[in-house]
Amino acid sequence: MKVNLHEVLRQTLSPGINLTEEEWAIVFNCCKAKTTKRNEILLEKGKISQYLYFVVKGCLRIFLIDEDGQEATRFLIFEGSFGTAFPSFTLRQQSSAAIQSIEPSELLMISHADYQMLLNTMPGWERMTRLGLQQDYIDAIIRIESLITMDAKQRYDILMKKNPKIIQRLPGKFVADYLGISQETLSRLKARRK
Amino acid sequence: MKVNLHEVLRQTLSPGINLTEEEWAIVFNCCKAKTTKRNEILLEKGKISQYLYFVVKGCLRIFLIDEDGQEATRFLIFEGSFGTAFPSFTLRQQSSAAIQSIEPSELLMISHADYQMLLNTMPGWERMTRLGLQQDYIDAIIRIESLITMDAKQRYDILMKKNPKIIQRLPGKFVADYLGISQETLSRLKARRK
DNA sequence: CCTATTTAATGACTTTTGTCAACTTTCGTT
DNA sequence: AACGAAAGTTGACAAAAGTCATTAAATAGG
Repeated sequence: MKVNLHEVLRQTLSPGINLTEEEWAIVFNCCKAKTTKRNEILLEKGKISQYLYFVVKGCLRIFLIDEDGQEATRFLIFEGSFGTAFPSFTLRQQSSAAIQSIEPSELLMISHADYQMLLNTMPGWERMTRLGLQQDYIDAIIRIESLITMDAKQRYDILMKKNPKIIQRLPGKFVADYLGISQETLSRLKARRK
Repeated sequence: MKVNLHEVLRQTLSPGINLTEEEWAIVFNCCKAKTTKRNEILLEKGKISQYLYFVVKGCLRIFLIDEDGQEATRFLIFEGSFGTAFPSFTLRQQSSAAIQSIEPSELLMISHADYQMLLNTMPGWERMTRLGLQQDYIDAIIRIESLITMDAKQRYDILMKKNPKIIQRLPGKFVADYLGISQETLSRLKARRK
């Protein structure tokens, strides 16, 4: 059972990483399994993010809440991806974002201490981390570009093309605040496009 | 003379990196110096970015141009920072962005081949790269958040607080399209705030 | 299978931002 | 220092998106 979770992780990582069996065993040993309910909060705003999560099944949402309760989705993490409140996890600072599992999910979690240990003892892990960061950074750049150059409709169309599962699978309010628009605007966008 | 450029680089990198003198020599050997004029184009849209630049003096701008000539600034790179058209440089793809030096600048440039060579032969370089990416990614996350949660005025105020040199030093049109707003809106923002 | 809760859609109106155009100021360059 | 180009400002108007309120539809979870 737990082995299955590990295999999912291994299959996800293996393209970019070359570890010995012993090393894989150490990595697996750093992973705690966790099952969450719909809308369960994994990290509250203001706390320091202690875990890097790997989503085996389900979906995580990293989001911000302002004083008047307005939410904005920083990231959505689906099956086969890692995610956490990255600035908090990395810099050991209070998190401006919260984490919730918006679907019942199966997760693996790696503590910050173990993450650092792996970085310091396993060159293959550092390489994998670098490659992962590289891709995450590129994705962030693309998102920035879409925000500074496109209007809401264009951003919606791109998302539909590049990542339709976000739109198909999640309630519109998450899609809306991921795109940086209001729920009503999203609803009107959908109506407009035919 | 060239030694000075190298020392700037070394002082920038040394906090996060631990290299032997021999290794520093190899790194320096990978750096070509380049002097640019105001508004000189270093990379045209559609080409593959072959160099990672380190700004010793001056300022680079990584920017997008759409069909009707509208520009949007993806990044501004000042003294002491690295920059390039990152997705293109990393993935070896045609760049959607161009690079220009908006001030006369002194640069060091590292070719993609050398960059890869350093990654593959020098663990300290890979570590530095990871740490740099970590910070760049965090900065990107913060920028995404400002774009999805704030209006133009708030973004301007934050920029003024966090990075006033961008506003003080650069023509407003660059500031405007870095913030994702029009030049006129920026001008009105400035007038409004007193 | 039901129902409380969540989510989506829509109208009316406001606010923000963009666009176009004219004009002024600043600044590079010689 | 002076000229020409680039940048900045401002007004009038248009377009995009947000807000508030209400109603309808969908869905989670017993």
